Amino acid sequence: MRTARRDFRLPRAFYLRDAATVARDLLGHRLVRIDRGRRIAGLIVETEAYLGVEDQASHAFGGRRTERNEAMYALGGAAYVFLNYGIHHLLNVVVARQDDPHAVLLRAIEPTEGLEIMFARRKAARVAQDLCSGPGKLGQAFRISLRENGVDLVTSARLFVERVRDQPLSNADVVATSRIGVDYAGDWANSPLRFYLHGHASVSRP
DNA sequence: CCTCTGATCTTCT
DNA sequence: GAAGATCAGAGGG
Repeated sequence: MRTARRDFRLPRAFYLRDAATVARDLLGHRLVRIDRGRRIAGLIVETEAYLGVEDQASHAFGGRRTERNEAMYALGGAAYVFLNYGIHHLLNVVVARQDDPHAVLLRAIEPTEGLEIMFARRKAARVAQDLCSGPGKLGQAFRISLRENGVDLVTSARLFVERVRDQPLSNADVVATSRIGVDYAGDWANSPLRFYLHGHASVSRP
């Protein structure tokens, strides 16, 4: 006999916390994308927290509010997708209350479902760990585009996060470091706001 | 192993 | 006009 097992989507309350807590807590849970009726999924293994208007590395620093970053001001649980370097679509999970622009960048995923679709999409990938080991790569593998910008992960049928574990991660499983590519951000460049699962093959820069 | 660079679009100066 | 929450390919050691 097998235990009846259901996959529960992370609820609204999960996202209504501070960005560093959510960034750490998202590790090990499953990002799911339904695209053209096909399911693509993987475990979140690397994240970065961006802490609203005070954080010099954040797109919302100083209260900046433009057409591009408008989704950062949505209620926690929304997706914030932006085009980086004119080429890559980066996926963030918005957290905290509405009009408080905190977010968590998803930087790497361990693919678990739909690998053949990802390989077809990511020509340069030779092995599974090449598919989503970076924020631009996972955007490509999961076919994230600006159409997903503002989508609510709590209610959407095509993009959401499923609960995988019930217990908190132990400190030994999580590494916290400074964020990648934010050297311009003064003291914020050194804050330990990047989190990844210790020793995981799909992490972008262990 | 490493460093360098092109690609390409939004925002701010 | 410049820089950016990046990636891949080329070239050198």
